[in-house]
Amino acid sequence: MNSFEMFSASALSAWLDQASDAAPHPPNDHLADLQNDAAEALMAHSFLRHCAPGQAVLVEGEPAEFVGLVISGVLKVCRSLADDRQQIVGLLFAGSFFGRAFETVAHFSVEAASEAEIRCIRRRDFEVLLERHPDLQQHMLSIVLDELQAARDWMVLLGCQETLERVACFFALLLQRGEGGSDRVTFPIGRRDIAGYLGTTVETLSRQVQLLSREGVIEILDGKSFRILDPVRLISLSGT
Amino acid sequence: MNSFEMFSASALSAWLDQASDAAPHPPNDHLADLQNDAAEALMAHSFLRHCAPGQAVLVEGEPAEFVGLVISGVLKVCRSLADDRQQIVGLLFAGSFFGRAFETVAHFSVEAASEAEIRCIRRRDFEVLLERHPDLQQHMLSIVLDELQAARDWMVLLGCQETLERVACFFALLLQRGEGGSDRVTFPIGRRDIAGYLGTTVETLSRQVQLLSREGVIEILDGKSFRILDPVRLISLSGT
DNA sequence: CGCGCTATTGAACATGTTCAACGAAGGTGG
DNA sequence: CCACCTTCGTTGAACATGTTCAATAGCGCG
Repeated sequence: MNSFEMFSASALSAWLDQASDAAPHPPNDHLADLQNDAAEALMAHSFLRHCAPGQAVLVEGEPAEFVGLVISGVLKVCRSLADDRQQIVGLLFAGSFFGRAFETVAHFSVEAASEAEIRCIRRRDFEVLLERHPDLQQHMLSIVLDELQAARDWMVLLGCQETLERVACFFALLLQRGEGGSDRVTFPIGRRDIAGYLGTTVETLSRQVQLLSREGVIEILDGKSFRILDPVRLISLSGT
Repeated sequence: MNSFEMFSASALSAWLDQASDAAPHPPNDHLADLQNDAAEALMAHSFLRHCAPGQAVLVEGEPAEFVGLVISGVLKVCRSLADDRQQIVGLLFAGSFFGRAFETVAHFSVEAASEAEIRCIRRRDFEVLLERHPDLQQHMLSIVLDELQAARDWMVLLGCQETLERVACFFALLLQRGEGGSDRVTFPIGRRDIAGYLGTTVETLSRQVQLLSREGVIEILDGKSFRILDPVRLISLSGT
């Protein structure tokens, strides 16, 4: 219903759970759970790859050879404009799918925003698999629908929220992903990328974080880690 | 490759063309072209509906009974925040599909932004059809992927373009849809909705339109219609 | 005609950006 | 191990951009 849900189902993993229950899937399960033909074929055609921060996986405008899954770390989906403005249109956490079937030329770049491990599948192989397995296709549809919703939620944030609200949203987002305890939050990526994602600058971001701290909403532990002192107020500040 | 393409393939219509050629489909063909079982079933379960400007088709937070196709006119997909800020996350022109399979509660509102005609299908019926017809599913996947791309393109616009660029983009968008001659453009909806879409206010929008006119890029014919005097400059102003 | 709605315009104001300076952390080579 | 350098994050002050509020004009409609 709001931007906190944006990474909820961006995982091919869900399909790989053959369990037909409708329970939500944790974001961290991945290909290791495979159980059927298609999944095995997927694994067979895939390979693991390690990415250093800043390394490009797909480059906008260049041939798109791969699709894949994030195993660990964070990738960013972004577009760069003529001057060096850059907008990040999505963050990919562990379990997220990236790339697009039937797209020969990448429309957006995908880069590691931190140390990351990904499992790559040749796009062609993936397309063949997709055509052979209607249920995989159905799951892709569901994943992409969720991503569309997430993208639109983020459009709302970019289009009509002020920066304090955006920063609060980002904290709430991380808090909801809930790694590192129920009141702890750690920035998995640098300020530049966060700012890019929030549609603002590092300076403004820094000011708003300090503001949240002065207001007693968060406590700054080491510039990368925070304790959420007042979650209720945080949510309320995030607007909706 | 840029935001002008955002409405390119948002049409279920494409599927209904049984022609297997890969040629792009004009945005205005629609259900009337149906030729097979599924399409007939779709038609059988659908009904036509006329909407006055401002009339709601789906309301965010309420049960989502329908999906459908826009026959004529323009609808807006939007979310409203607590104070009466409203962000429009998508515009639906003739040929566009709206609504989402398997979504019981609407995540966004869909409202007529002008006089409009739509063809509605009960969501349940559509879901059944979807499960029975893998090729329909494939087409839905392709439609949704295009919409995701469009949404992300618009995120770039909202996140790091200034308002003059956004307005130029909007003109370029209308120009590319090319209704009413190759150098004529008509706003199909009011200033309020355009501003909502561009993430700005009616006042700023008005100023930038007047600016484009003073600069000789466009000529204002009657406040709703314009002549594009300098398309090249317009594109350049739109930034990428 | 007068009412309501939409669009335009001006001026004060708020918000966020830019530019510049600074301090802290981490890596490299002597 | 230290000096050096680069990168990252923070902070301040001037500046630019867009918003808000208020007033006005144009248009369609009863």
